[in-house]
Amino acid sequence: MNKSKKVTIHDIAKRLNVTASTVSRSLNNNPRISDKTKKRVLKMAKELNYKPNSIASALRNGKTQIIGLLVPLIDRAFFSSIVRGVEQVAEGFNYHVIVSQSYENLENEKKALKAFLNTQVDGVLVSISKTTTDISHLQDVVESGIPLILFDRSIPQLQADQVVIDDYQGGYEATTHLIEQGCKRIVHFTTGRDLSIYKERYRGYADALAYHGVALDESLVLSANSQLEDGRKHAENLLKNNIDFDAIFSASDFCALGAMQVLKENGIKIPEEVAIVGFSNEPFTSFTEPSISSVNQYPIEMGKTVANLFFDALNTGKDVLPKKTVIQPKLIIRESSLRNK
Amino acid sequence: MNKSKKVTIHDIAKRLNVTASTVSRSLNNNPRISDKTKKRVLKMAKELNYKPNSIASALRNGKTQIIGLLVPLIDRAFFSSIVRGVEQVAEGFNYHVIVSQSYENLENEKKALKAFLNTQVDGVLVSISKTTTDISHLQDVVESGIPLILFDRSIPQLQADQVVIDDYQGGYEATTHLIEQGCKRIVHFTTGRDLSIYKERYRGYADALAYHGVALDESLVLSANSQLEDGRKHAENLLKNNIDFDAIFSASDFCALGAMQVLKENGIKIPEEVAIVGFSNEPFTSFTEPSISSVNQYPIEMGKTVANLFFDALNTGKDVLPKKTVIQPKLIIRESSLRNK
DNA sequence: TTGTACGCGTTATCAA
DNA sequence: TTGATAACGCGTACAA
Repeated sequence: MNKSKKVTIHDIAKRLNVTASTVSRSLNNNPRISDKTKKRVLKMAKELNYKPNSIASALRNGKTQIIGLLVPLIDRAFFSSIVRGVEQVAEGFNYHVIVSQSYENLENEKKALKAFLNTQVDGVLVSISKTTTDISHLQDVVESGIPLILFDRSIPQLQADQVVIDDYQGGYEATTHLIEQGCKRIVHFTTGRDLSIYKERYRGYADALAYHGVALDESLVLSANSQLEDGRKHAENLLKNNIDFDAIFSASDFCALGAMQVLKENGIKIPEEVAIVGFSNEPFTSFTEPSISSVNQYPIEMGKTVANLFFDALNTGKDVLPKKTVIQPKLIIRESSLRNK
Repeated sequence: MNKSKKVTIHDIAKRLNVTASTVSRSLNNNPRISDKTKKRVLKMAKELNYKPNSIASALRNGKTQIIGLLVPLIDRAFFSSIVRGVEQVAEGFNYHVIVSQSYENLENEKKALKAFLNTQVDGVLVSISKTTTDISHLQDVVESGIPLILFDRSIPQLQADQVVIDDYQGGYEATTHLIEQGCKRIVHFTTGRDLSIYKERYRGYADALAYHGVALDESLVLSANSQLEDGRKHAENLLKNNIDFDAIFSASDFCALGAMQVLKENGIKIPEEVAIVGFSNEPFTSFTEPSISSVNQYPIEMGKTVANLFFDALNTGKDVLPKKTVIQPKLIIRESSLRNK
């Protein structure tokens, strides 16, 4: 039925004995077209079940109404919530969001960005992968002339808008909370990666210790990836080497969980003997036993902020100075760290 | 720099004193162009940093090289793994995948499909929302002439390829396993929704009971949504009403978890007093205590199958009869149901 | 207020 | 083997 042929503005024009331009203008609500004509056009458009061809119009005016959103892993609650936030805002502007994942891999990241540029998205929103070292592919996006916004994992030296949470503050709050619970020997799980978010969390940790007069023991700062397995290994090593510790502040919820598993398997009481705080507020943190305290990063808010920055950039010229937006995180206290109930 | 102007095939043509057609054909590796010319063109293309304009080519030949993938919720591990599977296959065909979520809401689903058609995707892959009752919007996709593939949650009466897992088998295996663990009074959590997947799981449950000579007690079959909260409520009611039961087979992992929480809060031992099996094999099922047995649906495989069906449909004509592919699930036995260790 | 004419970048068809 | 031309559907100066 419908397949027969696509209805175009020309079909409408013919039926009404006007030209395609008139139809085009009417549909775009051009002020220099009489209301009467507009109404006739709209009516006929509906009658013929006209659907504008967005490809043609994209070709014509160079805007696809599509935003490319690139995240490391979409099944991390943090990132899927960001997607949600971005979509909510985009919808209001009649924009579509296309999502890709880098799977924490630089090559995939490059491919995805290329695909975005190829699709001619009107803007790119990126959280870089953990393995991203050089940034030439991001530079390419900037040079292509479309807005680029980075979020969460930022790259200060890049000339682009950035949205991050105050990781320093998150680390500071988490550590302070543990100190207030009476902990003195606080282990910190971070990553070996050169990502500012982890450095900042570490800075917050160190400063909180200093402020409260607790000595920083570098042997308690452990690096690895942020998988569950890494947390398990850390905990196993701590036990094997008889390290003295009474708390863990992990920059990743997954690591925190892994460590907690091992500690429990060894009969260590959480939070009485070891208190634990994670980071990201993944949903599972409230499912575990005990539930895990964690730092909420307000990802939906972040997604909305990122999207809004894009639409700002779309309107204002590109010569504006890059903006940096910082969102305040919040420590959610659960059973794993609460000693005084 | 790069912004100056986009390089087109005409620019290349001019530099080489040939026409745009020759350039186009060379780039597309048309056999009727001399190798020498091809080489010159490719070299010049590289030199000028030419990027093909996919919009123009989409307009010209009616293919965008984009697949629209619509899932209810992307942060369910099941669905994000499907995305992964689809992407893997699509990549090999030089296709892009754009993902949208319906958030289990019919209106969003309609919007998303409209957006897909508007973007002129070459095909649509959908898992319908729980609230989807009428299917006119899906019919619209079919009539638009592009391939539509449904997965997981299928609609038998729709003329479209479908990929599902054998939910009946999953239900049957799970229930049989519980019976083998000595359970006789097995509660089943399902949903009130008119979704075939849940009906099938229930059928499997019922048949397994029958086969093993266990009476089916309809008062043990409980309907609700598949959220954690629903599982909690179910369990609370079971306890409050003093219902006699020694196992739960939940069609949802989240419900299973909710129920387990409540049972444990009431000092009931899992699996000794109540054994539990969930469905979907969400990652958190191995994080809980005890870990939760669940049915693996092999979502990555499903994603790949769905994508391959799309590419099949793209080649063969549309008049082929709709295919239905069934994937076999597998029960993963964990602590929550294993009594004989 | 509306029409004319052209171009966005690519590719298919026909001709040479 | 290559060139010329038209067309995909839309939008916009310019003209009327």
